[in-house]
This record gives sequence, structure tokens and C-alpha cells, in this order.
Amino acid sequence: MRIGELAVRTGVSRRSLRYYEDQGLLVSARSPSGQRHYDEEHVRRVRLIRSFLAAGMSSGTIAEMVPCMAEPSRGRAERALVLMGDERERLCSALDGLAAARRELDRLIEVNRRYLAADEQS
Amino acid sequence: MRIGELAVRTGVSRRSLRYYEDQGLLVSARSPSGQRHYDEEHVRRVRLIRSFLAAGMSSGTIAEMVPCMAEPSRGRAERALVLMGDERERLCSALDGLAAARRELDRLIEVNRRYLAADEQS
DNA sequence: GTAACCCTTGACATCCATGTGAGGGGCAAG
DNA sequence: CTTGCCCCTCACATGGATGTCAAGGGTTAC
Repeated sequence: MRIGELAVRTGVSRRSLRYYEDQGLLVSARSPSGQRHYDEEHVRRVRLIRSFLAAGMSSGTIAEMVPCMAEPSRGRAERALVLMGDERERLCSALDGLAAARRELDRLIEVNRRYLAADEQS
Repeated sequence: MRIGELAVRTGVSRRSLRYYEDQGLLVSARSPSGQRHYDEEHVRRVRLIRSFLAAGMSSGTIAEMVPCMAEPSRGRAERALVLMGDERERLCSALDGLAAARRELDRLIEVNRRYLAADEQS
């Protein structure tokens, strides 16, 4: 599969896919003429990248975590493990923050509802 | 309280506080010489803004939601209510996405642990 | 071989919250 | 009055993921 198909299958623009490769998140096989070729594994990888990006990780961070799946080494794995711990911490805080924001939002919604209901009365 | 104190009390830079005002998120009383003055209510407001910004809302979105607390009107409140519903939806998706990312991360951590444990053996 | 469509790299553009610096005024204590 | 520290506005810079455009080559089918 070439980049266009991967883009369609993952819903990620070609531009972004090339960017991910540039950042070391995604490795493609190249045809003699330089065109990128991908397989099913790449589809899963792209989904993982998106998930992590959407969770607020930088491409640099992902680049240090994910590729150690490809060519693992002791040092790499140890560093990655530390990083992953940090990121997990971050994720948990973000989750808390989001939940708190939702509560605030619910409160605002309630206040607004009451306001409209009172307005209805008058 | 002037802007410096508000900055310290909320942990938000003066620059950002001025930016919030610029975007219509925060309204300050001005002294004759133009200096901004704030009270306890502003502290709470800034915390709310931060919470929403951290949750990924744009300042424009917040600007349409929050100020209708100050000078409410029927139309404003109705529009805000719709917007808040949308944002709540977004928040829920984001929450799901974050939780999913954490699961993926936990899986990676586990894989990495196993790898290191196996390496230990050899 | 030529049309139609995909791909390549490179570079400049965009958005948004912030940082940063310049140039200037406000206000309190010595 | 001066020193020190806070404040003001304006404006340009930054970073990170993407969009977009240009100039050119690859691939496939007729």
C-alpha cells in the first residue's frame, strides 16, 4: 500500500504521515523510485501515534517510546520505561483535569438552565 | 489587587492574564491611570479559564460560554447552552481518548517490562 | 506514447497560547 | 526628588502539527 491508501485507511493526511516519518515515528519501506510502501502493521502504528498525539504527547516523546518496539536494546528500553512512567503520570493528571473541567461545565450548564427557566416564568 | 498579585495567586503569567482580557474572558476594573484591579471573584474566574483551556477549549469558545454569567440575556444563554452541550460532548470524547491512550501506554509498559526481564535472564 | 493520477522533496503559511523586549508612565519609601 | 518596582501598550517571536503550493518523477491503462 502506498501513502495515499494509508492516508485513507487511517484518516490521516499524507502530509502528516510524511511528518511522522520525518520525526522518526513511522518507518516506511521505499520502492527503488523512492515511493513509500506500507503494510497492515503500519496501519496499527499510525493509530497508536494518533492516539498518543491526541493525548497531548509531543512527537519527540512518542519517538522515544514507540520505536523501541522495533529494535529494542537494553538501554533504550530502560530510558523508554522511565519516560513512559512520566507520560503515564501526565496522562493521569490530564484525565483528572478533564474530569474537573467537565464538572465545572456541568455546573455552568445547570446555572444557565435555571436562568432560562426563571426567564420563562416572568 | 493588581495584575502582579493575581498572577502570583493564580500561577498565571501577567502576559496571559492580559491576553485573557483581550479575548474577552476576563474583565478588569481600571484605575484612573489605566492599571487593572481585581478581586477574589477574578481569582475564581481565572481558575475556571485555566481549567477550560487545559481541557482543550479555545479562548473563543470560552469567551462565548463564560461571560454570559456576567450579563445574561435570553439569546446569549440559549446560544451558550448549545455551545456547552457541544463542548461537553467534546470533553467526553477527549476523556475516552485519553483513557484509551493510557491503556495503550500500559500495554507498552508491560511489553517493555517483559523485554527487560527476559534480558535479565540471558 | 500519452493521459490521468499517484508519488517525491522543499519551503513557506497557519493557528493559538505565550514569551519577550522596547519605550514609557504610576506610586510608595527614603 | 529620586530610586525601585510595578504597571501600561505595541509588536515581533516561538513551537508543534498541519495545510498548501511548486516543480518534478513514477505507474498504469488505453
